[in-house]
Amino acid sequence: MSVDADLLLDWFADTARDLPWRRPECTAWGVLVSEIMLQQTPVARVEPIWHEWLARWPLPSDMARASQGEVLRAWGKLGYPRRALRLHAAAGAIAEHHGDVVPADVDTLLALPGIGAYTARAVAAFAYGRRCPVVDTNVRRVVARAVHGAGDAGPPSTTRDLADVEAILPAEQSVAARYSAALMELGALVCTARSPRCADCPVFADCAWQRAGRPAYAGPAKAVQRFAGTDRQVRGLLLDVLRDTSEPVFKAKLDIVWPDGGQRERCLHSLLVDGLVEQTGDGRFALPGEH
DNA sequence: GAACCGTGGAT
DNA sequence: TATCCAAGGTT
Repeated sequence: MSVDADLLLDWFADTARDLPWRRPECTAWGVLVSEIMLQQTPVARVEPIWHEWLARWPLPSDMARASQGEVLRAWGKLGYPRRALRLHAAAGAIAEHHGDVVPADVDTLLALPGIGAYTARAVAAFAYGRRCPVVDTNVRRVVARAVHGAGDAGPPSTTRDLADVEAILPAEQSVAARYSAALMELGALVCTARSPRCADCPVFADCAWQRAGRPAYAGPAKAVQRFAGTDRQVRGLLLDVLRDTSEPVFKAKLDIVWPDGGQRERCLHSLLVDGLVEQTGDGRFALPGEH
């Protein structure tokens, strides 16, 4: 059982969104920036920031010359700001060690900060046309349904997930990358998590899940992450204060964003440890590298 | 493998 | 209103 390449690619040619990082003129650096930004953040929120970043920092070396604080400020509220710091570090490594050219080799990409199993292969495939399995949450869900006949993907296992997709990836290098992009697009637009639009699906007739009568997901319950009241929320509030000021702030300014002093201290400390916040000589706090 | 790391729109 | 979920990575 697999996902028919002709049906999928025809559908993709007709239906795919016109996203800027998919255009032929987009550089590998543009692809890398998009992949980092898209980690756990929806396309609609990424797109405007991506345009700003590529206009401001068209090359890795351009970004490497910016301060961490500038990059964090430009990241805005995309979330998980450690991604911005890691991308900045990756830009520095690419400028220093790779001639200002984003590597095309999966293992070389994996060695860069913030680039894991998904992003390394996404860059190799989408920026350089390499034939390698690209497995994100959309692909996992499409494969679980269309190939395995399950209601949803089970817990992730990089080794198994990569093997699953390798098994259905077209052999020709020239079509493999488009096939991966099409699988992702199918998961994003049609084979969605909540209400799949099976009536619009190009591979409906071959879908193992549909043929099995669309049984409900039978695997272990997925852990839902809380947000309200967590350190994640408090760190976000603290960082928001620093993003909004050009000058370092006194601690009193940070104390007002959250009532629980113990949690506040813990979060501020972890932000310092993570390098997302810096303390100035006079004891004030700021984004890193700007003072 | 599990916990942790932001944010906001959709349902 | 509460929950779900979005092109993951690191520890």
